[in-house]
Amino acid sequence: MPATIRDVARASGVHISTVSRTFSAPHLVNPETRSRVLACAEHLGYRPNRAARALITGRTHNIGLIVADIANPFFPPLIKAAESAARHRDYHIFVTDTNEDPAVEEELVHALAKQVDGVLLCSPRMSNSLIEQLSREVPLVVINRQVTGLPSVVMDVAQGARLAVEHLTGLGHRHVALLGGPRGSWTSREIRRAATAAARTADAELTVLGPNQPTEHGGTAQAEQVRRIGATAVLAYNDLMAIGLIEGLDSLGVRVPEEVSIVGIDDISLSRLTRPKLTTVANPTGAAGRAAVDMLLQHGDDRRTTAQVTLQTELVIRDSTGPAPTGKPHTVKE
Amino acid sequence: MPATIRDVARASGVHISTVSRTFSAPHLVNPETRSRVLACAEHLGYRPNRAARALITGRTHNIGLIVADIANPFFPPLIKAAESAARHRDYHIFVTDTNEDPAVEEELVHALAKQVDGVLLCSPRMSNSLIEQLSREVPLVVINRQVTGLPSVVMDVAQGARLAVEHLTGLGHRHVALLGGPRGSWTSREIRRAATAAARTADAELTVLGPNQPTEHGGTAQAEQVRRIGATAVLAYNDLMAIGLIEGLDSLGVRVPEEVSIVGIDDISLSRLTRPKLTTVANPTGAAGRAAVDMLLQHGDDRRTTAQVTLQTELVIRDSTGPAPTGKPHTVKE
DNA sequence: TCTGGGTATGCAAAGGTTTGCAGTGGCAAG
DNA sequence: CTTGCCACTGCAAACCTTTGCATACCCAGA
Repeated sequence: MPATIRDVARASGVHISTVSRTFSAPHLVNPETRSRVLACAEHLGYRPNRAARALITGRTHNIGLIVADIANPFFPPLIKAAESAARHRDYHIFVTDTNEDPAVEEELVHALAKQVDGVLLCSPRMSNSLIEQLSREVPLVVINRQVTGLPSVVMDVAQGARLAVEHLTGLGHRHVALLGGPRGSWTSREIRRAATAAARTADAELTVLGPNQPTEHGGTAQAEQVRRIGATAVLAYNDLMAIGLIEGLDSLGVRVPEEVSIVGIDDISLSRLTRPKLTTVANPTGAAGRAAVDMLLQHGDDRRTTAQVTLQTELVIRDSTGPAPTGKPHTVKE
Repeated sequence: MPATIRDVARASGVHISTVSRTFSAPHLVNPETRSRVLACAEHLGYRPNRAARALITGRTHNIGLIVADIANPFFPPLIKAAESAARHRDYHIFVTDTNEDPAVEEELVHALAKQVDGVLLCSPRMSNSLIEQLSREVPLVVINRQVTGLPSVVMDVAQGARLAVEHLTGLGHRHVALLGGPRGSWTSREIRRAATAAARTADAELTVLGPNQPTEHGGTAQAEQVRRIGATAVLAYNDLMAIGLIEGLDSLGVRVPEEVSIVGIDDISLSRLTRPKLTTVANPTGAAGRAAVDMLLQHGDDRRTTAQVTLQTELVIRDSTGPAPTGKPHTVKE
């Protein structure tokens, strides 16, 4: 039903190759012919079939972007930045969501391959070896993870976690809980490593709780546990969990930050809207999205330049952290 | 570099058509041959090229989903539901974001055409005539808008707006402000129409403010204006704006709901997290996403069944609404 | 008049797959 | 031994473009 290049050629009395050139190399065709072809194309509603074109040229001008959970407000700024960067180079971004499921992740890479020129793999939960294997099928740039041999862009969450723990111990907290992220998360491991080291340095106790769902609910669910172990401060894997935790503690009657201080990670826009406003580690998500697109597109086929970009993070102190309570610790007496 | 069907055929000593059938019609090939082909394919890392396949079959098994703003928490539940519905039918969803820009919207439809079997157009800002025109290029299902001749799924926002206004007038409010949505939004027009009618019925005054950006900032920006006109209640185009407005009023020293009552629309998960918790009109976004996918896929080429689905909405009363203040109205004295 | 260069267009192969049709061989029924 | 069916496989066209090469023409220079 939709018009093909052949219909336009017939209608304008030229060969299909001329029609093709009218669109992809206009300078090669006589201005007069060109305008006639254009008129016919317009009239027939012709649009070049991008799939067929890609079959020849090997370029789809599309980029796939796979995220773990599109409902997590961490991702939209990254997505938007990537889209904007892509648009400037005449590319389009196709976003898909994996529901935090590694199997879906793998399937999506296969589905996207050949329909895109490359895939931005954001916060993957797959194993490194699987990622490497998939990268032979379609160019990959990994975000929020380091995989040897593959281009990647990560935020320096280790530094962020260190700053957060130092902030807390500096406020006098001696027992910090760490709400871990989901299984398979590189970021979660990094945070844990750095937080553990920072706590040791400050001679404070650190208790790891998790793995958890990186959602509001994942935070709420640990409120009881946080109170039980008597931690006076918490570093959460992300803001969503931190916010959930505040809610959970609130319904247990525990006040933040008077009784428990909480630090999130990401600095999603929501963290400025809650009461108390959230102290958090700001991640440059927009820069990450842009950088990933650049890395994918820059070195066309020159895939040897597997740069690893690390972006700086920053501690943003708001209202959810305060001095450690002076009284006896909040252990539950049973 | 990546293996093609031809490579597999050569390696396993059969014709390419046999390889093709091994994947797309396994019952037609000898089990022995099949396993040999499968082994070779596995060994070579062969995956059918979906773009080439689509060229023949006319089916890509992809669906495009265009949303106005991926950062708006209204969309993720819809996206997730659509993805889930699609996955059950062996389809994939590609999401793209338009930044509320009609021009980008149009461009994206063109870009997606031929790479997907249909497009879900969510909260479009384009003109109806343009949408109709685009629907000749690729099957379209419109969400949050009614376009004659096209399948669509909408939420009954008119009913929701009516309930909201009745709720407010029932609390004694005589002057309600309506924070309009973005230009080109069908939903915004519907809300305005219904709210105006409901206010008239209750013999209350209704002032329309806008159009506005449908974001938190769009709400904050109208706080001053809301106070100036002396409205004691506000119905906002969506929750994000309602939340922004609460923030804005807060920084002006106006308390919610004691001095001004606020109702949002959408019931995004965030509306349960703010203080005060938001009274809002719940939209069945998940059901909308599922319905849209169903409509697109159900009647394959039978596009005459241009059903228009309307989903019910519901008023959720929380803490941001209360009785109208009894004192004199809050007009600014200059 | 011939040569050379440039411009505009046509030709046909190529890209990776699907699929209707035709062909092969084996086997059971007659 | 023939016939017919069946299961399997090969052949080649088709899908819609792009692109290297060839062709045709025109015009200027010698």
